[in-house]
Amino acid sequence: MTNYLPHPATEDIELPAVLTALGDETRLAMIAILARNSEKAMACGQFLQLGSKTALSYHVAKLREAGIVHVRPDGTKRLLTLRRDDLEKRFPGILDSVVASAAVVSHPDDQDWAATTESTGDE
Amino acid sequence: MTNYLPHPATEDIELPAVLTALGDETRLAMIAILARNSEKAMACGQFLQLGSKTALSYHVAKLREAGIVHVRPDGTKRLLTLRRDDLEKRFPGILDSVVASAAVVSHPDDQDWAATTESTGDE
DNA sequence: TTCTTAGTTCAATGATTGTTGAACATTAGA
DNA sequence: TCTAATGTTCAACAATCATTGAACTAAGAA
Repeated sequence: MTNYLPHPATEDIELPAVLTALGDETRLAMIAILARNSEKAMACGQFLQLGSKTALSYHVAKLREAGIVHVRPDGTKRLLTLRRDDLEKRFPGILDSVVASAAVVSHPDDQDWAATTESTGDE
Repeated sequence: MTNYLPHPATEDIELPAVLTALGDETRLAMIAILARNSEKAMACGQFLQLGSKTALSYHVAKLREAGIVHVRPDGTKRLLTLRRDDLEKRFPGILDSVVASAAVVSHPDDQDWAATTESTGDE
């Protein structure tokens, strides 16, 4: 786990990048799950039903680079949080409306998460 | 101008397709212009500052297939309208929030359209 | 130290994207 | 009819995408 994990500053978050990042079924399912477990940090491993370790690593990077999630190392894990406030400041209403719609059109495997998943162990 | 111009039914509009379609700078600029000239049909030619004829034809097809615009033949032209109501029914709030944000982060060449462009000649 | 957990990096791969230019089709007008 | 205006289709192309498996790194536990 080499590097620095760069995140764009709020004012550098770009709309096309955000929309493109959200325009993928796997990533949309991820942010829907993150939004549901609002403000609770989740590790990448919690999303393994959505793809392989490698694929998830790729998608998490995409979401991070687009400014949609914050990623914080915690031991061997990576804890993810939605950048709700930053996105709301930069592009008001978008995240909420996307999440609301994504919840309806959710991923096949994306069901009752808070129940089926053990505690994240975050702060 | 050969074919039938298929549009998805409102209930068949898919969120990833919409977000992906909007996640392109050219297409984002197009819907920003369409939104600004609200409910006035615009021909593809009105967007030539954003790209070549061929490129626009491609982007219009993307927007149409995603369910974002309606395309109607009118003589040798194609008149575009935003599918505001359909999108609002299917994914409430998304189009408005995207358009509002896109207006701020607009395309370099996307300025005072209603002024610089002659009448569309629509119905 | 050794083993396990959790995630990253890399190269390869096939699919999709957005652009171009040339040729074509369709409609309208002279 | 001939011509202009407005888009479409096609093949080509470089670039990016999403996925895979193998190898690797780092942190924590035994």
